[in-house]
Amino acid sequence: MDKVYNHSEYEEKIYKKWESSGAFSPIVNKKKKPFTIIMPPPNANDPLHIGHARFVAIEDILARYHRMQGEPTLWLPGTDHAGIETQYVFEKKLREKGKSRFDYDRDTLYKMIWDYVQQNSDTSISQMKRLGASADWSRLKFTLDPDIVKVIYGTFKKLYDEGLIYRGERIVNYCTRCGTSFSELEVNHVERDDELYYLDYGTLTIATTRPEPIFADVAVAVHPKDKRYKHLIGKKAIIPIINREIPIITDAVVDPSYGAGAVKVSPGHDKVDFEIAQRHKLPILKAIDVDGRMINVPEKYAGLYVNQAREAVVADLTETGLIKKTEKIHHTIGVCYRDKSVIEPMVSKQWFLEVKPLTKAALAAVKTRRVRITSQKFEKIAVHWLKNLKDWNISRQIVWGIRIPAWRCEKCLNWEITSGLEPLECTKCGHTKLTQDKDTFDTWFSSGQWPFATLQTTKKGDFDYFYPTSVMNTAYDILPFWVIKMVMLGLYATGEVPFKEILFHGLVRDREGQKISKSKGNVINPIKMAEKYGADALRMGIVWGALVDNDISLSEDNIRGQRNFANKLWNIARFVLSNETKIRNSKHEIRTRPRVTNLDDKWILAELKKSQKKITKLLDKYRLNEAAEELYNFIWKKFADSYLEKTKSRREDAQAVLEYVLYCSLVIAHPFMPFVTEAIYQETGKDGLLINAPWIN
RNA sequence: GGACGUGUAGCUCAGUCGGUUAGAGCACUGCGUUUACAUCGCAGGUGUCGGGGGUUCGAGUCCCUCCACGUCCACCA
Repeated sequence: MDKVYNHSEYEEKIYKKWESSGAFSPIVNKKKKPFTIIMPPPNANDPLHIGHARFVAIEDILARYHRMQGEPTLWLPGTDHAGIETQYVFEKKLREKGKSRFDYDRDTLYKMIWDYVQQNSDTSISQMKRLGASADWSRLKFTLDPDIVKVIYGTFKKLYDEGLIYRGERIVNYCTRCGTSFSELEVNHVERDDELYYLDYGTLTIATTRPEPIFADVAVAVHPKDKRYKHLIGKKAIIPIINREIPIITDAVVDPSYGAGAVKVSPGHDKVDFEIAQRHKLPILKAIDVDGRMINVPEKYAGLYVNQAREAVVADLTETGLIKKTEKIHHTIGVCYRDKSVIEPMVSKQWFLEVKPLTKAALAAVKTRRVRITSQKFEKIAVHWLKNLKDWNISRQIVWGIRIPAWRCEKCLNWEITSGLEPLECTKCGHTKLTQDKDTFDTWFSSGQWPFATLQTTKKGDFDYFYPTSVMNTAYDILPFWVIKMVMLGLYATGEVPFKEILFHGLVRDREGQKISKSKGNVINPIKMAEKYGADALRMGIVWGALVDNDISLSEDNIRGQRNFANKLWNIARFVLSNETKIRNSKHEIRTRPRVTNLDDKWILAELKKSQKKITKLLDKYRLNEAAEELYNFIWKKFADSYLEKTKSRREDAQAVLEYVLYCSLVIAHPFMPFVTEAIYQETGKDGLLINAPWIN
């Protein structure tokens, strides 16, 4: 054995040994309770960042621990097509070449993105392997695998047949640059300074920050109790420039104390206005098209972009004296979470999922602990979401995704929903020309079905045996996007919860507690860290010091310290095993607990037992940080600094105990530091692999 | 505006049911070590547990209040 543990010499070889031994694939045994984790699939085209390393560390510790406990353990890996995310990245690449998605037809674009993702899809997988992930790669799934898509279609059809899918003209968050609508959750709100314009509407003055869509106004609204306007209710106001009359109505959302206490209602281009229009059954007019240009407006504005139109309208209103005054205001506006451009609320035909029946069931499951959220604070957040979730717009105007299996009859405009196959004829009128909707599903609609979609399409019997899965572990920031959707759709499609427990983990921040982002330049590349200090050190560094629930500040110092710990363990082994020739020829079995009379021997064996029990208990409670600390403390302080030093004067006598304690240390350390422990185990000359060793309870 | 958190050593964080002298790692200081490891050992000690009030025999822990900070959500045009 070398003087220092050189991880780069061992890690790759050891991983190959594990993989080829089949240790990652569970052996189904109906008599035993399985342990199952479905991996949150990373984006297929992205390299791993430090956040991925956190879930790899956590889930691999759990998988290895339960595997050693003798449970048939399946950690099922996958990758995600990540619709908007990936298309956005790809379009950025196109832009670098001076191209855009409009230069290609749908099928070509899809194929190009497919190829691009294929090129990169091995990266994240090999990087997870680099970190020691003991996932069953023979069951790897991709969210666009045809059999997965079939499951998604089946669920959509069931939802449609049971009346939970509807197509409605609804106001959606539309990014004119991305050319797609976004869910509420994908819109960011940023603060901005703007002008508030007071416009003369003939009978009264209204205040608005957006003068350009006044052409699509259908009413002016005031608060029902506002005395200033009481005499005007039911009368008419006049839209400037075009001089069209619109009714003056009342609605409680209007804040009498803000602005003029009177607002224009443009339901085609404002969320609040849309809701007012719904309540008052007002028509919906459009003044802005999906490309962000003006339509249905006086000729001089037609075709202008929104901000150009605003300038022009303001100039004209100023000239005619119809702007009573302007005020500076500070407010928040919605921007696209991808490219930061201003979100244009727009009326558009979209597919919606009525969520109430699903959230109701999910809420009951959470409250009765059929699905147990291991942290109280996240349970509260999940409950809050389930109570307040609005109907879910599941269609996206992008090509990179699962195309919605909806065909419209060209004759009678009836929609035919199938479970994937193109319908031959319209079931209503018999017409044979039908065209498929261009939209694709929101990525979360398909990934929300991931736990059962994967298990229904891997090996025969997998679903029956492994579902519901044991625990779902993922970062808390996707609780509303993904986790509650999995509970909702899992319950709906299978009648069972998708997982019995949810273990949320926190985000990884840098040592100053800053969120890690490329623009801040504080990214910690997990692979670089693993290359420098070893995967074991990185894993320990990640679980060390903070609860799984909480955000962690990861520093290189921390990882270096754990590298030292790995080396410590290595050198303990070097000390214990170095006497092999002299002492270790008595056919002693290192896995057997020796009988002892010496007080030091008794002490270390008792401490070992205590630590084993404690670590087992802590792992069962997902208190990985405390388990890691206990491990560190036992091996370094008790075993090395204390016991091992004392044996130096009585080596032969203590050898059996040293070997046994070393072996047990390898076992309890293995989930955390799989490589160095396996490397040492191989040095003992014993058969087999440590990964398959039984846990010592 | 709403929800959920956080505040403990210089730094990053634990502290479970309210119970002994509040802990760990890193950093720091001193001493030591050729033979398992300098990726080492031994020793050292730093705390108004954010402030204030309350409950209690007893509070870092429970309650109230204030302050500071964070995250998510949101409909003030």
